[in-house]
Order: sequence, then structure tokens, then C-alpha cells
Amino acid sequence: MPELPEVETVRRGLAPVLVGAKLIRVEQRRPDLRFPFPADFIARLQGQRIEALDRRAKYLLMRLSSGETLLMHLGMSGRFLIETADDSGKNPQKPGYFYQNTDLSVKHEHVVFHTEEGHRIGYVDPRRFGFMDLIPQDGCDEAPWLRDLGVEPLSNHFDAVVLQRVLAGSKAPLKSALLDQKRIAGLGNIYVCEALHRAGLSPLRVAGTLSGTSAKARQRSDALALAIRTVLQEAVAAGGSSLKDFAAADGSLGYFQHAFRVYDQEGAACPVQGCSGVVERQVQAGRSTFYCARCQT
DNA sequence: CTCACATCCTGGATGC
DNA sequence: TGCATCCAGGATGTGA
Repeated sequence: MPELPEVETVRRGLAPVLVGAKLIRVEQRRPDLRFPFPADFIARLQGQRIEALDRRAKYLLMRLSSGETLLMHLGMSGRFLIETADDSGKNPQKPGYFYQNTDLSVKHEHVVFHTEEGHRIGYVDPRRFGFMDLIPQDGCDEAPWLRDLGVEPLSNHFDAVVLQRVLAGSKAPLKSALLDQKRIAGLGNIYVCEALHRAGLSPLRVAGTLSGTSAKARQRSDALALAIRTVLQEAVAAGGSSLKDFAAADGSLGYFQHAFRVYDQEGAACPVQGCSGVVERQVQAGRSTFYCARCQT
């Protein structure tokens, strides 16, 4: 579930259950995910009260009463499964929640949080590209995971001028530059493709061409900054995107995938009014890029 | 420094 | 049905 809108959706789903709750028991089912769990992981969590649940880029940050922060990254396939004490598995699904205890979610449930309030929150991650760490709350922006992250695209600190600055001098393809978390934090493959299409910009264009003082560069960076904000806002409002993997097990109700204009739409007509192009797929830096070569220039 | 690429891991879809 | 192959939302470390 891993781009910014999906992580934000998870945060909003978990917050009502976790914020203010006390962790009375934590289970750790294996020594590592993508990386080893930190030393004394269980002991540093059990007994802590959760004071807040924040998000930075694609990271979830659980603020603990001990003064530490539990940092969690969902990788490609990480998700949370929430059950309440009186939940016999028949409760209706709620946005951002994953209820069904399928074989897959049991087999790949690596961490379980039990709260004093009677909730059981399982972390399920088949591919184990996710990870967890404990970092100090004071100066947590200086933690290695967060230190080099770029601007938060939904914050007030992001606009066309900032976009021009972070792309200045880059000879990388625009698509690759936007995926670079050091420049803008939180974009992934889907929303980069979608934002570029909305802005009418080619993923193959040299990123640095959006910088500079020409009217064209200004116009392009304006369009892209707006497209990035808009697509992320719409996706967050839709509860993120639920993709086809683990379809039977996936209890997510995010529905932004129905609003994709180019992502995973190879061969479809370009949805731009008056454009006669067809959505193409091209591999860039080892990953699929979807775009319309006619209206994205 | 910047960029392209392989790599970690598992499961699903597709093709023979 | 079985098996091989390819693909997937991410990010890091390497080597050029």
C-alpha cells in the first residue's frame, strides 16, 4: 500500500484505534523484515502509551510515551489488520482496515500489537520489503531514515518554485527525478505517472528543463506542481488505491484505482479531451512508465 | 556527484 | 494440472 495517499489512508484508519491506547503486549514473529528489528524491540514497546500517529512521506511515526518513536515503512506489500475484542470476523469493513484473516495474512503476519483497549493490530507483509525501527523523538527529523527526505508535496512548503529548485540541473528523466525521495518525498510509480499525464509532460523529458526563468519552464513547473498536489489530494480523499494483488484477501476500500488515467492502462485511448493518442508502456530505470506520447511533451 | 541497474522477497497472472 | 517466466506499490548499494 505504499505511496503517500495509501500510507495516509492507513494512518487515518489506525489513528482512532491507536492514539491514546496503551500497548500491553507486542508479538514479534521473526528477527527481521527488510532489516533486523532494533535491539529490545518488544521491551521498548510494551507498556508504552501511544501519544500520536504521524506520517512523513511514506513513513508512519508512532509517538510513544517513552520519548521514542516507532518508525514503520510498509515497503511494497505491508498492511495492517485490525480486530476488536468483540470482533468475530463478521464486522463490516471500514476504510483503511483489513479484517479478513486469510491464510496469507496469517502466514505473513510478522508483528502483532495488542492494546489495553482490546484491539489487536497485525502487521502483514508477504514480500517483507517493509521495516520498523525505534528512533528518538527529539530531533527525529535527523534520523537516517528521514534526514534526507525532500519536501512534503501536500504541505505549504511545496509549490512551483520549490519544484523548480529541486529539479534544477538534473539531467535525469523527469519520471526518475520525481521518484527520488530526496527531491520530493512520498511520490511513487503510480502517482508520478498520473501527475505527469495531468500536467501534459513527458516522463522522458530532462528534469532540469522545468527549471530556469523562461515562460515555458515556469508554465510547465506550475502545471506539474498543481498536478502533483491535485492527484495526491484526490487519491487521499478516495482512500488511496487498491491494486489487484491479494485481491481475495484485501479488505481495503480505497477506490482511486478506478480514476487512473494512464497507470496500468496500456493500449487504452488517452482520456484527454480531443487527444487521439494511446497510452503506452515503457520501462524506465527498470520500472513501468505509462504515458501518452501525443499529449505529454 | 549523478544516474542506471541489480537486488532483497513472495505471490499472482500468463503462457506453454 | 503443472511448471516456467515475468511482473508488482520501494529504496538501497554498486559501479560506471
